[in-house]
Amino acid sequence: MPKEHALDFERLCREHSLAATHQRRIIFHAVTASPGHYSPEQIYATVRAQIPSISLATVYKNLKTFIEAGILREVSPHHGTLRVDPNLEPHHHLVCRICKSITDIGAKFLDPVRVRRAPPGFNIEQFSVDILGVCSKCARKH
Amino acid sequence: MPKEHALDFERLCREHSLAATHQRRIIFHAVTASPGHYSPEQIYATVRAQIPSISLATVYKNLKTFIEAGILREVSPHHGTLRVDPNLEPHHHLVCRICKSITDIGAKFLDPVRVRRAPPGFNIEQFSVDILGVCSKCARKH
DNA sequence: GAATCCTTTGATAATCATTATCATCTGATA
DNA sequence: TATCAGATGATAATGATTATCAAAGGATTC
Repeated sequence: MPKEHALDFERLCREHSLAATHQRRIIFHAVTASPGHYSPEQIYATVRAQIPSISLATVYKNLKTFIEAGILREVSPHHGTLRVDPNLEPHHHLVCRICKSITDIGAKFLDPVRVRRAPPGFNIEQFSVDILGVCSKCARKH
Repeated sequence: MPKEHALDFERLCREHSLAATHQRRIIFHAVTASPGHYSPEQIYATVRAQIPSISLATVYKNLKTFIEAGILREVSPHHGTLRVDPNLEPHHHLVCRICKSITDIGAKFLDPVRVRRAPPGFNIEQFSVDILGVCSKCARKH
């Protein structure tokens, strides 16, 4: 493991007052070592190569811990359950970080999304913008 | 139920060669009658008020049918399992409609996302753009 | 160094969302 | 009316995630 990473990890843990355990070090490394968006199962598989006795629950718990601390992010802010959207018009979503509510806003609230450089090999069909933040209801409570 | 909706629904079903059954009519109405992004459980609860004997599986199956037909959309294109993102830099995601793969692209591939009119009461923290389409690998296969 | 306290870990059971299975029903068509 | 494909409802099965709890570890105080 490159030294910078190890140092990064120690520092990150200290900054967020998390114990820098062996398991956490390996999990963190599994997530950050190569680019990609891994599922807990994939991370579990990678980590087991180094700690065969680790528990899947430990992987889940620490991913959650890292996400809560802001060290990692969740790709999809509302992945827990299917949500159906009847609105086929161009629009965007306000997603509340606290209560996970999703609210539509019309496309006209934003400047149009425009591609500056085409992503190579990818055939674009549409854009979907999640505007992440805190809704008024949750802002009042905090 | 307003007449336009009923007509819409009949037409949509005919266009997609789906039988316009009673259950489908009520499910569709539950999704579209008031704005929001409902989960299958919430829709089930609404529909049961009108068809107490309906099965949750029927709700799931028909939501899936509607989504495949393009009559409804899924809010989150990758909601099945948690995905962890180690990239805290501003960036966006290419999401393949076919294989569900997620690939990072730097923020500079798009014009910066800019708010034209502030969404009332919502405290914006960051933007996340999903660019939906078909990746090169899947394009080759079709 | 021993005792103590708090956190983390690992094993596993429990829960929740979703899908599969299959017998039955329905509605359109010959 | 007989037939047939598709739709439905009941329920079992699967897969992802969370809860529980005893044991282990690490830091801190004496």
